[in-house]
Amino acid sequence: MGRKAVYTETELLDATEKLLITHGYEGFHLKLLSEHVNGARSTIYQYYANKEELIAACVRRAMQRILKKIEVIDETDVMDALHATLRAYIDESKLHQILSVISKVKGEQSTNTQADIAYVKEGHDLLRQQLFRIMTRAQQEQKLRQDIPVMAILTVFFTFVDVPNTMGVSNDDWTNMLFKIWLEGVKLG
Amino acid sequence: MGRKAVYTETELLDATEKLLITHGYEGFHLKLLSEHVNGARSTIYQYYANKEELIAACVRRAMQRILKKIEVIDETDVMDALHATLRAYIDESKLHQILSVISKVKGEQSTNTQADIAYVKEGHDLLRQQLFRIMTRAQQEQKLRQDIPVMAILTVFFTFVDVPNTMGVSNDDWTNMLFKIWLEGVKLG
Amino acid sequence: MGRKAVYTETELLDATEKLLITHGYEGFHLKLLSEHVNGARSTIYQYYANKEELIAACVRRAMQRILKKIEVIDETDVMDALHATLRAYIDESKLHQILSVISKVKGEQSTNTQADIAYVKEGHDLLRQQLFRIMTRAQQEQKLRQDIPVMAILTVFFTFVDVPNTMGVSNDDWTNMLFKIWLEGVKLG
Amino acid sequence: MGRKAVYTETELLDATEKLLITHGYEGFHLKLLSEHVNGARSTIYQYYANKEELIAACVRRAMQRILKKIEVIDETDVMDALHATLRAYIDESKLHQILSVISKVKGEQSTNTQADIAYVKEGHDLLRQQLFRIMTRAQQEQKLRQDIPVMAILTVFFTFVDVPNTMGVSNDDWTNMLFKIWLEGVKLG
DNA sequence: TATGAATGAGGTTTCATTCAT
DNA sequence: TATGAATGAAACCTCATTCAT
Repeated sequence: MGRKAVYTETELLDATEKLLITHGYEGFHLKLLSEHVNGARSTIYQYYANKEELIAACVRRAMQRILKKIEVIDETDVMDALHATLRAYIDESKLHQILSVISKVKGEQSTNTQADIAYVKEGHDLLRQQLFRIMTRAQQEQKLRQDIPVMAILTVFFTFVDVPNTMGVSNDDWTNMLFKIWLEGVKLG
Repeated sequence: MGRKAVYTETELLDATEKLLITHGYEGFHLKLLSEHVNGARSTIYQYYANKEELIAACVRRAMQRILKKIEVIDETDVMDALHATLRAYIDESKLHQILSVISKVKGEQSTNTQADIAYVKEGHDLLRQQLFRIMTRAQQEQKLRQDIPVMAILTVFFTFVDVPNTMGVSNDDWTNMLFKIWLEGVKLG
Repeated sequence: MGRKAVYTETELLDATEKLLITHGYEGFHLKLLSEHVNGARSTIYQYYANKEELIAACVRRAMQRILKKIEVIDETDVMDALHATLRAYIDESKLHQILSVISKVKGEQSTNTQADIAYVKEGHDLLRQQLFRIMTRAQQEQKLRQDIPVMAILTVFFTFVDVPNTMGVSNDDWTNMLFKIWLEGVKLG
Repeated sequence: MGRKAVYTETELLDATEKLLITHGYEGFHLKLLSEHVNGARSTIYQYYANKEELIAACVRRAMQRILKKIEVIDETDVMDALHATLRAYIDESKLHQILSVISKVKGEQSTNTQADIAYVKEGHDLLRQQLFRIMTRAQQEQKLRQDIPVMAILTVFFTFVDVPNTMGVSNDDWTNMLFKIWLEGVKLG
C-alpha cells in the first residue's frame, strides 16, 4: 500500500557517499543530493530526520563495509594478511575521505547519530589495533625490521592506502607495487 | 606615525591559512575569520574584493613559500637533494591541505583570482617536474631501483610528505625515519 | 461485520479537541493528531477535506454540547438557573479555549467550514442573549443589584467560568464557592 | 560609524509584543514581524540570535514593566493597595496573554533565553506571593471575609484582571466597577 | 579608512496536502 | 478505503556582500 518509492535507501546513501567524496562535509547540501537522485529535497526527510543523521548513516555504512572486508582476511600468514589488508583498503580508495567526515558530524540532537558516530570511532580503533597486532607479530616473526617502531610502520602503511593510483593500473597491480615499495623501499639493491 | 591598521595583510593571510587548515575550504567563512583577527568583517573587503580572491591569495602565498624553500636546495648530490626536499615538505606539513583548496576556488569573477589559481597550478607542475627530474637522475645514477616507474616512486614520495607525525618526534628525526623507510622499506634484511 | 475502521469520526474529534486545548490553534498539526489516534495522517482526509474543516467541526461539536446542556436548564427560579449555568460551564471548563479557536479558522475555502463558523458565532450570541435575559429578569426580581449594568454583571460571570480550579476541589464545591463569591463578593460583612 | 539603524530595539520589541498578542506564540513568525517593521527579515538577527531569544526578551520586558508598576504601590492601606493593583493590571490588560507565551518558549539553545525565562517565572511567583501577603493581611484586618480561602480570593482576583472591558468605559471607571463587584458581589442587598 | 548595520540568496526543516498503490 | 510516500510552500537561520556614516 502507498505510493512506490522514488529511490531506495541504498541509492540515497550511494549518492550521499559520492557527493561527500567530491564536495566534502561542508560542501554537501541536501539540495545537491536531491539533484543527484530523482525526487524532491523534502523527500529525503522520509528516510532521515536531518542532514547529520543521513551523513552519519552513510559513514557508518562505509565503516561496516571495510570492517566486513577486513574481518574475513586470513591471518595465518602474517605477510599475506598485510598484503590482503592493503588490497582491501585500495579497493576502498576513498574510504579515508568518507571516514574523516565523521569528525565534523554534530550529533547532539539525535541518539541515532550519536550511535553511528560511536560505531565509526570504535571501528577506527578496531582497524588500527588489529593492524598493530599483526605488525607486532610480523616483527616477532622477523618479517619486519625491528629498528623502526611498529607505530611508525603502521602510520606509513595507513598513508600508503591513500596513494592515488596515478599510473592508472589495476588495483591488483597497484597493490602489488605499493606493497613492494612499502616492504623493500625504493633504493637500488 | 599614524594609528596601527586593524590588521596587516600578512595577519589576514596567516589567519586565513590557519582556518583553511582547520576548517577546510567549505568550512571557512569570513565571519569566522573576522573573529580570529582584530577588526570588523567588512574591513576585509578593503584588502580583497571577495572571499575567493582572499583564499586564492592565501594559497598562492603558501605556494610561493614552498617554492622558495625548494629552489635553494643544492642538487649536487641527488640523494641529499631528495632528503632536503622531504625535510622542506615536512616543515610545511599542512601544505597539501592548503594547496588542495585551490581546486575548489571559483575564479570566474576576478582576473586576480584566475592569475593566482594559474600560479598555483604552475607551481604544482614545477615541483612535480623538478622532483621527477631529480629522481630520474637518481635512477640513472643507480641510486634508485629501476624496476619501479619513476612516476610511482614520485607519487609515493609525495604521499610520505603527508604521513602524520604520530610519534611526536622532531622534524629532523621524523624526516630521517621517513626517508629511511622510503628508501629501504620496512622488511627485515 | 467488517473490520473496525481505523478510527471513528468521534475519536478523531475527541483527539482534535484535546490537542486544541493543549497546543492551541497554531500549535495543532495533523501530524500531531495522527500520532494520537490509531491510523495514518492521510486517512484524516477521508473524513475532512482539510485541516480548517476538521477544526471547525470540532469547535461546532463543542458548541453543540454546551448548547444542549444549557437548553435543558430549568429557568423557573432565576438564581437556580444561574447556578446551574455556572455549573454547566465549569463542567466544560476548557470550553472557552476551544471556542476561542474559531476566530482563527480560515473559512474562505469551504462552505462547510463557513457554516460551522456561523453556527458557533450564533451559538455564542444565543448563550449570551439567554444569560442576558435571565439576568435582566433577576434584576427585575430584585435578586441582583441594579446599580451595575447587566452587561458588566454578565461579562464578569463569563470570566468566572474560566477561573482555574487552583484549590483542586470537586466541580460541585468549586461551583458553589465561585457562585457565592460572584453573588456576595469577598468583603467581610 | 556604520549605517543608521532602520529601527530601534524598542520598536522591534513593541512590534513583537503586538503580534504575540494578536497571533499567539505559534502564530508569530519573523516574516510577519518584518512586515510590521521596516527592514528585512534577516536584519532581526542583528538584534537577537533567534526567534526564541527575541520572544523571551519581549516577555521579559513585559514582566519588568508590570513589576515596576506593582513595586511602587503604597501598601499602607491594604484595600487601597489592592485597588491600585487591579488598576495596574487593567492598564496592562494584555499582560496575561504575553506572559503566558513564556511557557512555550524553548530555551535549550541559549543561556540568554534561559535567563529570561527564569526571570519571568520568578516575577510570576513574586507577584503572586505579594498579593497573597496583602490579602492575608486584609483578612487579618477584617477587610476580607474569612470563610473563603485566600487562595480562592486570589485566583478570582487574577481572573478579574482579564475581564474584557465590554462596556467601553475608561480604565478608571472599569477598575472601580470591577473592584466593587469583586468586593461586594452582584447580589442585591 | 574602518565599520556597524542591512540585506538577499541559499541552505535546513516542517507541514498540509496530494498521489498512487 | 486506508495508507505510505512525494512534494511545494513556507518558516528558520547563515553568510557574503553592500551601504552609508
